[in-house]
Amino acid sequence: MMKEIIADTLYVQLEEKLDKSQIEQLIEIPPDEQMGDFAFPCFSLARIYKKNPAEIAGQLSETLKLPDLFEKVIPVSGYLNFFLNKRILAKQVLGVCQSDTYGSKNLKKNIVVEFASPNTNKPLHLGHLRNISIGESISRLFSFCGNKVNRTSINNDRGVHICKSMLAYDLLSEGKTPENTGKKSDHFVGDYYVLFSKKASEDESWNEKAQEMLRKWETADEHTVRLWKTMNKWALEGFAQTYRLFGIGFDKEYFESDIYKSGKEIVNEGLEKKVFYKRDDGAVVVNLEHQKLGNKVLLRPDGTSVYIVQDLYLAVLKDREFNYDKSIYVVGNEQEYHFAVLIAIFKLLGYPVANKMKHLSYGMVELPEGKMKSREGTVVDADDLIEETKRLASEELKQRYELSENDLEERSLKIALSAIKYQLLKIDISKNMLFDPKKAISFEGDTGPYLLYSYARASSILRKTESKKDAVFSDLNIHETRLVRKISFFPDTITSAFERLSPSVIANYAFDLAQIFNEFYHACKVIGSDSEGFRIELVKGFRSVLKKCLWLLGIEEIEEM
RNA sequence: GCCCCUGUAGCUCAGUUGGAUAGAGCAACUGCCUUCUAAGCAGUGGGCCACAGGUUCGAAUCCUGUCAGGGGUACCA
Repeated sequence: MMKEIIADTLYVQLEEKLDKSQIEQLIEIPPDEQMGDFAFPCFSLARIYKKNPAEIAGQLSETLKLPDLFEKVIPVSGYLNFFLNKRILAKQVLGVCQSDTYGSKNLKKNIVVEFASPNTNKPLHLGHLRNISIGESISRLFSFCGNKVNRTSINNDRGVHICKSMLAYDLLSEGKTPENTGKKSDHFVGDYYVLFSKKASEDESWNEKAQEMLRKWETADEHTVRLWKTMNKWALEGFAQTYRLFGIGFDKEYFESDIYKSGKEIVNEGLEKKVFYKRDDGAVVVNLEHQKLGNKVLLRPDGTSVYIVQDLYLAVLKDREFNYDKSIYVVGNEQEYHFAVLIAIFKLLGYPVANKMKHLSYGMVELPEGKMKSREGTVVDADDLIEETKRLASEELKQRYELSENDLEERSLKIALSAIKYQLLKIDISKNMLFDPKKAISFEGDTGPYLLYSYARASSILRKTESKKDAVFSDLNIHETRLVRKISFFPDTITSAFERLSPSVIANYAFDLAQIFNEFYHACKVIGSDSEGFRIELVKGFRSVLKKCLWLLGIEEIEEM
């Protein structure tokens, strides 16, 4: 926005030697605020004009016609440093930043975001929470940018791993149910998955029995199907509770059991088009050597299909149902090969979905003691984590305030969720992250509760003033200036987060913003000060922008801590 | 073996896609609550940006190699 204005003025002055977007890309923000608000490095012009950068900067600073928004421009060692007129900036920024559309876009695309996608043999864990947090945040980001968003999940509800918990339950449950044991239903199912793993490690025949059960399931054996339905229901009901607790939901949930046989038409089409081939033993294979992806089997010699075939089908099905412009898959980085193959196959087939699909890959969550393994029970369970964090939040609250039972309940949950979500989103999604349950759920410093606290402080000020004083835009002090400047960066932050599909960009911005606000809060009295009118507008602006950030992170704000 | 990702303060992470003196939070130490919420603010210490070359006006950022860690390379899902 501001960069555009600078680019425009420079463009004229530079006799069109560089085009506007080039200029805009070169413009940066100086490392120190005393050096100016924006800077244009003249080094790349040195070659064009055959002069040294300092000289160019010097000349430009003299001839440049500055728009009102800028106070002055100073050449410093090859840079052209621009200083904003803070009074005009404040007036402009505070005039727009409280609007619902501040920072938003109007892209009008139709987007499908697939996330969560659990297996129905065990409860959700920390890895799912990272997935869900990312999926929800990205969905909101798309939505904020003016797109229609459809949230989907594919429940992996069949296969030998599902039969494992079924088998253990079938043989060892002694009539227990979630109801008569009082256990949350997905945890109940998960217990039998762990039990199976224990049994199988002692006795190899359990694995064979699981395979046998899968065969029975596939031939629709009555007992097996009834067992499967019962346990899946338990698992899915449990997930639904966790989703609700976490504040998310889906427009459409798919089930592997509905689609796992589909997709053969696509395979046949590939055979007809000769992009797939039939191996001697009858298996259908696609050669992707040209993309360094090797040979991928699609149909086994017995004619049954491999997992990827149903994903081919699902991509096409979703396209038919949603007519999407873009389909985002929030799936861990261990499946990068899978999605590379998926997209490569669509390219070979000449399907347009090839260009509309995007695997949004994210890194794994590791614990101090290493990788999580659900079979070994070394996972951080999602419900347990939320409960435990909530308990800690509740203790903190009780230490500080007198609250009713209801308020305590509501606030401790919101604070806990803010802590968890922020922790999971502030780290660049492409990176593996370490999650130390003891340290990670802290409420101080760079955390979700810090953001909520800052928000509550701003709300508190606004609650306590009835002032109708007009905002007078006089000279700003350093804290006011910093806050205005940071607020003015919100639209650029959104653009950057959107381009990179990166919630962490928003999280980091929100923290900086809150930090600057807290410094302002500490240094500048609002109510009763000479510039009360202006400062109230500033607090309102801050609160409005922080609220948007929180929303984009899937975090609910609270008016009081 | 081959392919991909990562390596920045004691720990967890930023670093505006090649720019000026590399930044936060935590932890450690020191101050600040008769003042809009101290889950806060201010300050001190802490760095061979894994290592070695290269590209250029300029590199934590790009290229090559080495080392270390993780993932993938299933007729599992």
